[in-house]
Amino acid sequence: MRIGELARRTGVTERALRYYEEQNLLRPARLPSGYRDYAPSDVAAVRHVRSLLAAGLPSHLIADLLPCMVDTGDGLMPGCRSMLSPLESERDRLTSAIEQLTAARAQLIALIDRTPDDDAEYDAWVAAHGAG
Amino acid sequence: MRIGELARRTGVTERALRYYEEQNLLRPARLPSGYRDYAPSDVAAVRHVRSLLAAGLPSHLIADLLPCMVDTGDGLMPGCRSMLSPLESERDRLTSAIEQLTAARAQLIALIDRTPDDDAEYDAWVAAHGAG
DNA sequence: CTTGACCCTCACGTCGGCGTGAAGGTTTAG
DNA sequence: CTAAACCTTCACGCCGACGTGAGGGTCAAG
Repeated sequence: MRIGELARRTGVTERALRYYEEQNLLRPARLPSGYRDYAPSDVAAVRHVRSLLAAGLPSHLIADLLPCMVDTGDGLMPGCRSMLSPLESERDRLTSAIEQLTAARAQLIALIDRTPDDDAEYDAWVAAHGAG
Repeated sequence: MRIGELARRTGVTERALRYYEEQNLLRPARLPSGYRDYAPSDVAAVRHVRSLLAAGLPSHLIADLLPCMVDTGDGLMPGCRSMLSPLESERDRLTSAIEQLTAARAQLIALIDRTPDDDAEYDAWVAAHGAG
């Protein structure tokens, strides 16, 4: 399969696919013409890469991780358990990122909620809080 | 107060404080020497800006928003209710960002959990799932 | 042969929130 | 007087995951 078809089948731009190769996330064969020749399994591989990228994993970590993943994507191969530690770091980084965003959103919601919708409400708000 | 003291009191670098002025997030007065002269209230203002930046609000939106905020930071002034719409957009953007991160983390956790800790566990895992 | 779809490799542009100098003026302490 | 600690503006560097051309090759159809 050439790059255009893979792009269509994954919804990823050709540029992104070339970028993934540059980052060693994909290693397509080459046709005599120099065209990239992707395997059918690369459709799944691309989805895999995308979900890990969406998790915020840096591409070099994904590159290290991919050869460790079994076909089903269910776990890591033996001899790759050294990857667990960086994975746990990323998990913790995600957790704190989520907490930060959640706190920020709560603050934003509070600001929105405390803003009156019209002048009548504003007058009531002033009466309750004092003149601004 | 000059920039160094404000930096110390807020934990924000001087460079960042100059950047905030460049982005119209702060408007310090100037001393005859040309030095920035910050008001005491700018300590709170900086914390405010930081929390909005942490929420992912673009600085130009914060710049529009700041003159709308009352001293207590509790709500928006009247005549600024047009800000509500972009704020709600940002809130929704935050919500979907949080959902994405949460889903990504769940996937990462699943990957970690399914990876056996030692060879014995791996043998059992192979027995249950078939050879990898 | 020509058109046109498809592909290639550079290589610079983008966004945001700063970091990091360079090159110099001002104020303060000794 | 000197040195240190401030301060100024100007302006390029950085990160990451691509976007966006430029300037070409490849290949099947008409």
